[in-house]
Amino acid sequence: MTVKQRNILEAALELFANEGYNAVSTSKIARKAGVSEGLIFRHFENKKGLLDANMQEAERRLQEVVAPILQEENPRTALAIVIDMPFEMEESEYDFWKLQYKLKWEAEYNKHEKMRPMMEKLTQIFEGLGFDKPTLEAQFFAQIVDSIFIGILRDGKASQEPLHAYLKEKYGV
Amino acid sequence: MTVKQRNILEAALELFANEGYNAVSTSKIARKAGVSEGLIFRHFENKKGLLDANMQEAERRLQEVVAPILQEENPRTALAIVIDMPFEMEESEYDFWKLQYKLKWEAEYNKHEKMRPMMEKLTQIFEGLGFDKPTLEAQFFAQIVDSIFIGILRDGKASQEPLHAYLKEKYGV
Amino acid sequence: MTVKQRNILEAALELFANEGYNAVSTSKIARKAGVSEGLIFRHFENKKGLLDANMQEAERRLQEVVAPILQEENPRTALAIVIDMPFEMEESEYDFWKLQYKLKWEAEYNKHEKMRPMMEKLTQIFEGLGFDKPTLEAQFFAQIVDSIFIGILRDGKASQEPLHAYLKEKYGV
Amino acid sequence: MTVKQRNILEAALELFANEGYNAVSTSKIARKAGVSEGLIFRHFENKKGLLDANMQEAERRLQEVVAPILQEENPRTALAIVIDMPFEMEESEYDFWKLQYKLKWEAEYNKHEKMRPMMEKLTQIFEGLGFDKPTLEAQFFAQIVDSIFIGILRDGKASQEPLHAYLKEKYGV
DNA sequence: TATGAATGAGTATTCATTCAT
DNA sequence: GATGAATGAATACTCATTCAT
Repeated sequence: MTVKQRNILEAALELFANEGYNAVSTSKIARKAGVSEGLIFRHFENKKGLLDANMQEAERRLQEVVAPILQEENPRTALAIVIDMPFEMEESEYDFWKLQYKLKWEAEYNKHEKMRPMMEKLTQIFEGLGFDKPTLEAQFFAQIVDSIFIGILRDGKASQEPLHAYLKEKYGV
Repeated sequence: MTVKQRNILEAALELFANEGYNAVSTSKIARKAGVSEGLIFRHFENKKGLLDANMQEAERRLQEVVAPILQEENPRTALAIVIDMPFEMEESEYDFWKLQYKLKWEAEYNKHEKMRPMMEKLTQIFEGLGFDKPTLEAQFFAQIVDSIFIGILRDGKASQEPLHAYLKEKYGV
Repeated sequence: MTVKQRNILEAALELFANEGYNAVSTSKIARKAGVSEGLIFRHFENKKGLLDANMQEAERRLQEVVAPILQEENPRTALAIVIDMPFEMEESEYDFWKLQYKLKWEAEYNKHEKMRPMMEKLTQIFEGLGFDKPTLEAQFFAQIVDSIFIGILRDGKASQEPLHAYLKEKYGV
Repeated sequence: MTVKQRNILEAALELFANEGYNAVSTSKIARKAGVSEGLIFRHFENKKGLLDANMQEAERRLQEVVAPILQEENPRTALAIVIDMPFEMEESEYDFWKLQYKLKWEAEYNKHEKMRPMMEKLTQIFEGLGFDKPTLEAQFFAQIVDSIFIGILRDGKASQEPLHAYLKEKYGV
């Protein structure tokens, strides 16, 4: 991957995440990336290709983030990692995740399977912690963490800090 | 509001909600509404005007939905109403709410104040129920209900039914 | 058909005929027709539609030209009409026919059936004139007349005048 | 001429002949020839250069084909060779000739002089055969043979076989 | 010789919007 | 109020060509 290719990808990510895929023109991306418009198409075939390339990277990144949780054997520790996760994300990665959440509204990109391993791990965790209905608790918990992450992406970490502490207290971690 | 005006508004709502504001052309809206393209501009000035008209209606609708909660004096009953709310929505209104959630990602439309009265009511409720940190619990609870509603809009009521029951159980209503 | 629509059609015809379909841009057509580029697409859907509209007119025109031949009962007279045909065409129509001949090289537009009635009439004519192999003579004759017409379109009437006279002499008309 | 140079030339020929000069991109030619796009320009300067190189070869080939006719002294034999000529062409050369005929519609490539020696020879032939107006007969005859060749290129040899026989009969060869 | 990254001008087409009727 | 012709700017994408390696 050449440096210009990377520039394009990053410019596209930032614009897609903040202004929306359809609201951003390829010419704007090119301008921001400091390359000619044609180069976008030589490297990514079409505008959609640019989005997909970013989504593929996202999937890789997601697995990286999820891996340490899947490996953690102590349920309480694992839970703590999950709760902290949204706060561990670097701000440089926010556009990345914003795009993911925005695209969840498009059927094509709302892939439940991607989260399957994580959900199963959460179920195990709550089983381990003696919850009565671990599957439901996992869903409940995942949705809360998700909504905290969304809150951070929209209004910054500070806005979710109190809820974060409250959550840790609730789950005793 | 004439019948054609209403047709336009509804066509726009459905398209904006499902395909996104920027992905939908005024000509497509006109075609779906069965009117000439020019008429859109006579009635709504420009494309943005169409969106705003829909958002205004949304605000009215939101108040309608929230009103009975604000009036309910028994905290437990009020809580039950909130939990049931997402399931009480008619499917014919889904596009309406989809659009709201999608637009929350655009700063211009992410107005926290709209929810202020509701949040205050929730805080009172949890105070009434003897919670230790009623403000935080209110935020926590609101985010869960929100995420359930989003789940319904994306995957249907059935997908959230178990969580619904679980939530009622948790809050003892 | 509005006047602008007609302007577009005529500008396209002239350019397609003389420079070739692929060598001509829609912007050039618009400029020549004195209209905005967008209007081409509103009226003809796409560039191909512009070509097809012209081809349809061509088919109508072809039938007009062929009709009097099909009606003529005297074989010798009919033959004379056919031989004279290329010289009877108005110069204002040349672009029209040029386009036809150019497009014969594209399979899609080389429709033998369009000439079927004409070929059958020619066969009858040569039968009437006592030719031994009227079908073959018809093909032979048609190809000669065609090549004379092509000669006219490329190099002007004068270039084919002698051949014209020679042909009449040959067929005794 | 290196092998890659030849590959480029042949790929260009096939594409130009079948899809048209303007409809074919240099990138498509490069892909078909199995070379990089840049190489085309190193060897042929520009796209037009590719066409011209092919046209030059065509001229050489034309002379090769015409030579035996010019040398033949017996008029009847010479005539027979001309009539047979279109059927003697190898199918591998069809693209070659297709391109010639297509380009005849562009003034720049419609060079009558190229055929001058051939036309003069035909005139001699018909003089020798005692025709009254040998120049005209030569033109007449050349156009027929041309149109047969075109017929072959478009619809295959079989389609012109009967006319071929008929022509030989007519000219008694 | 040969590649492939890179460009800038151009292409067909779409868009939101205006306006005469 | 309502239409549909018309526009000009923008859009995604392609093209012939250049150039560093």
